[in-house]
Amino acid sequence: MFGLVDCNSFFVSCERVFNPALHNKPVIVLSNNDGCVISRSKEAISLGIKMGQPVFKIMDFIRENGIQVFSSNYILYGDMSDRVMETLRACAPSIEIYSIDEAFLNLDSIDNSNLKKYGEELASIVKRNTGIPVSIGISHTKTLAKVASKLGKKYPKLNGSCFMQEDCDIRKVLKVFPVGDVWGIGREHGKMLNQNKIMTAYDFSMASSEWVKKKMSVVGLRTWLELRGIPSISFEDSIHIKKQICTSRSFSHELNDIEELSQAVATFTTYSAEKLRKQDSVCSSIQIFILTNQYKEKISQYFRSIIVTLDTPTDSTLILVKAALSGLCKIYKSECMYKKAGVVLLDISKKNDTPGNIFCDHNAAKHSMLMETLDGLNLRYGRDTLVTAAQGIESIKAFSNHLSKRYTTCWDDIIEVNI
DNA sequence: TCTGGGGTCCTAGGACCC
DNA sequence: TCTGGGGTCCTAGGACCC
Repeated sequence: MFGLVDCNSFFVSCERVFNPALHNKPVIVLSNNDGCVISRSKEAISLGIKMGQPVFKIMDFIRENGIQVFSSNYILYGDMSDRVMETLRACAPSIEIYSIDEAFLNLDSIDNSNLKKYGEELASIVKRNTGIPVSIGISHTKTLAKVASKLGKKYPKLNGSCFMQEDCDIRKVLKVFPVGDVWGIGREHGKMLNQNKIMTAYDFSMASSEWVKKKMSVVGLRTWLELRGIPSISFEDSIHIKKQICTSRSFSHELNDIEELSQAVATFTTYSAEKLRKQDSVCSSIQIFILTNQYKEKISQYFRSIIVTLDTPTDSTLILVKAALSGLCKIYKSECMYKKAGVVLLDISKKNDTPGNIFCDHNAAKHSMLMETLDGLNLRYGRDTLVTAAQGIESIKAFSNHLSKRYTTCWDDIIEVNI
């Protein structure tokens, strides 16, 4: 049996833990630059606010309805996520962290007759330990557990836990579950299925496997099998190494100056390299991309990316920044106004498995020591305490006008709160 | 004025190899 | 004049997730 634990309105719930006045009020959390809505409380959902809605379009509505607005505070959310995951790890046989607010549980070692109660207790322990409300779904496959967790969220009388075991019960649920809401079926496939008169998860599970494979590849077929109760998506409890690491941002205003753009790209590269070292890996190529504002139809549009291949796999910020800037120079066009840029580290491998290049010695040992010192200082004194010159002193600031305190991680913020 | 960011996997088609 | 067949690797693009 698999369980899926899903934090309810996670970012909003994090804000509420430290600001109880927000309970029972409509609350939303915004994306970077205060652009879109990315988390909504139940109350905000019932007012009709949609996920991903641009905020500037609903400014008046927000004011008229007294909706509380927060910029995203990822340091706080990341720390709260760690607390939730720690609690789950202590209570469940094994867990797979699936996203910042979700984890799968492998419940094979727990007696089926106790699972309903187990789910309810787990939900209440997480709430008690962390303040975060969760919904738990339990069933034969990951996909069915996802379905169950949505039911758990929808019906308060289930106490946050929905256990789906019997075939007849599962069938009953799937017959009213919209196919587009199934995990693994997105907008495009949802539309295609509806056009083929497949409206519910049950309809989908009754289609032929050949048809599903032809229309939706093996990925769709796996979802089909899972809905029929056959586990087809593996459970991965070991820490997985990322195969790509990307850092990208939209700018609060458009940039044209190559100097400013270079500083942004250097900063994104620095952040990516930090993530790379954190998982003990090296990479051997880096992609850089820049683009104009696609929402402005009048200006000429430009999107380009370039991949720079390195002589030797590395985790050194200095080498990566140099490579990134050389790539940027090749794709930069002076007549464009840039709204967004980013870098992606590619060809990632474990540091110890990687052979060196005898023809190109970057003084790897020196770089390693320098990076260790750099990471140590930035961990101790805060991000960007020590930066490369290429990042510049004044980094490009994002709009974040409704930011809450870093309640759980930042001493300065706590002092400020107390005063 | 203002429209997020970070990932994964699969497939098709081209380049290239022997 | 006749011009194969089987395989791998890479990339771009599309679909999906949160």
